[in-house]
Amino acid sequence: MSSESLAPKASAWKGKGKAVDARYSQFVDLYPVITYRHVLSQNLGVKDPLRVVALCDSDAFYAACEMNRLGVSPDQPLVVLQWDSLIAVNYAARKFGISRMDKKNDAIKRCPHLKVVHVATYKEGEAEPGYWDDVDTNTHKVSLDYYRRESMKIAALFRELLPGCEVEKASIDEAFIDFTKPVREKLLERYPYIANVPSDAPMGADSPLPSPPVDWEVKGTVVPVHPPPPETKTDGQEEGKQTEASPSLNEEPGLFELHFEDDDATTWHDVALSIASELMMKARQEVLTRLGYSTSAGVSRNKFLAKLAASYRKPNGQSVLRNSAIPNYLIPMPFQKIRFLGGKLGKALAEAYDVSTVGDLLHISLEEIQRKFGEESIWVYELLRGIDRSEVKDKGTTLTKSMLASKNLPKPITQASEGYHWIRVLAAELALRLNDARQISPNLWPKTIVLHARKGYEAGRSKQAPFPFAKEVTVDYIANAGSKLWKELVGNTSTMKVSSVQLSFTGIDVSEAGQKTIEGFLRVKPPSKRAREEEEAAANGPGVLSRLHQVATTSSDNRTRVEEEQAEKDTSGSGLSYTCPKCQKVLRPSPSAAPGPAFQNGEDRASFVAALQLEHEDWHFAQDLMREDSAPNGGKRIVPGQTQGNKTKKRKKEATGIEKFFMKK
DNA sequence: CACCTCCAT
DNA sequence: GGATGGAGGTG
Repeated sequence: MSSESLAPKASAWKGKGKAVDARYSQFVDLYPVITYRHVLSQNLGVKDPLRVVALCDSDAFYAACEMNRLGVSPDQPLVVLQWDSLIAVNYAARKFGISRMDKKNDAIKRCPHLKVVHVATYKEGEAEPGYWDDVDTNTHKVSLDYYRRESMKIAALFRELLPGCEVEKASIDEAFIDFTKPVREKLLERYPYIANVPSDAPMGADSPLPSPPVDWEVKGTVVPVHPPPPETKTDGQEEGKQTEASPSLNEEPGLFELHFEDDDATTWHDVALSIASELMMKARQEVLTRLGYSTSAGVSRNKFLAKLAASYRKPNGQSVLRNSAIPNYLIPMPFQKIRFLGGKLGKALAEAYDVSTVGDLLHISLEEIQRKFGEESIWVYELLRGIDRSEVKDKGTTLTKSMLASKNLPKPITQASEGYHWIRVLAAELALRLNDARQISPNLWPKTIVLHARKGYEAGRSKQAPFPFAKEVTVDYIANAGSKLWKELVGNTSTMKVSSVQLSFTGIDVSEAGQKTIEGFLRVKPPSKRAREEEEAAANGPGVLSRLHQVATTSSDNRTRVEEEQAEKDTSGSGLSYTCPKCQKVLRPSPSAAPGPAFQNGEDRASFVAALQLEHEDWHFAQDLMREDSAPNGGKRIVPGQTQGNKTKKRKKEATGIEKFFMKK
């Protein structure tokens, strides 16, 4: 098809015709021939011409969480606060012109009956995050845990409701869903005449399917193939203002003319989209009735387009983007709103060519863009043309692969002791979250622990270390590891001005049989099946939450309580114990009663005693650090009674004592 | 593996 | 902007 034959007849924009058509010609493969082989194949992956992907995201998710938690009515304007900033604004509140990044007081001015909820926080001296009246960023730490849990409920419900679909949780409030497989089944079920290659088919299985039904209906809003020009667009639509992502053209009216013959004709892919849309609609309805979350979804041929389509109508909208509607949907789109182009790359593109829309960039050849932005920018080139080969990866129920607890310090800290305080707070949160996750997946183990800190205006720096497996991950265990990293990263220079601290676990995974339990790590004994069962029992026991009074108290107070707890638990009379040469404290393993592990033999017990010793020594280490830091002439310090060394910095490299313990044995 | 950069919500 | 999370690059 030449551009001549496709040129719209309107003469008003004559002269632009060629350029416009050039852009349309960039969209290829919008109408692939679909054959019997295609419908009957199972594993075509991203090449599948019948591929259908949806993106479903929760509307104003944090706000919705709070509305459900508090049982407020859907039309009650509500915002969620983090310190003085709005992090979520429900749609009722948006009607008052309130938006994120308004300040609290501005929002209340616009809507006096606004419900203002501050996000849950950890508060010094409290066992768990909660909703307090007196939030203070100087003493509290935000907790997003409630939202994470609600998010997991939604994802779990999608998985339950959509068997055969791949479900990829993309963020706390979004999931991609690949409907290809169930849609193919339903397609064959509804249209059995495409399930068998006719004997007279000219090319056998490679013959095109017969024409699809013309009477297709779609649940949801179909993005128009030919959007009306802005002038004639009906305004005041039921759901309020059009979202920003909705196409709106200011120029080049010819854009909306017919550019492909029969581009409105239904294709088998359209039928596939409508089936997926139906399934998506039902699932969203269930999420709404069962969990109370309103969502918006987009359905299209790949992840990128599904995501864009989802923004077409919100809230509580569902939009279907057909292949035929892709060009007119993409061409006017400001490309910096596209996923991956919202950052530096998008900015670079905009500046390199002094343009802003997808259509503008369609003039750039692949060679040109690769010359300026590198070989890999082919994916940008394709993205602009509606092509996205990325797959929907069901990461299983596996929780996240990392856990980050972070705190921006309103007043940069200058004392190391403050650093240790915050590390302890962050460690307490990580302990809570990891142990929590272990209730669902008992053997979770973070491979490394990472500390990030930012000094003043410098870029953040980080230090990391392996995180030895421990069945029982305590606040101290984490805080001590974090404190060592702090020492390496920040030291105790008096000039420190640390403005942000982040403590995280990475490489979280289920520890497999071959990997290190504490026994394995210490080479005493491979983990037995029995041991794993016990571990599971312990993880499911009453322990996790009840032990959380370790959270966010001062270091020494907290430690005392932990130690006391362990001492109290010690009724086993095992005879195997460790007496700290420094403080005379006696460490013994717990009895078999939950929540501590039970031991089958002396070696297990010895391992655990060793772990206790390690923890204990680490505690002394941290204590010494703090004493050193708060001492008027920091740097002087003595480690009495320790066989291994008295140099702070080398502590990590030397035998930790626990190794010796086992070597000796 | 250690550390950093970029992107996103 | 703050609190998270994921991917990927580089030595």
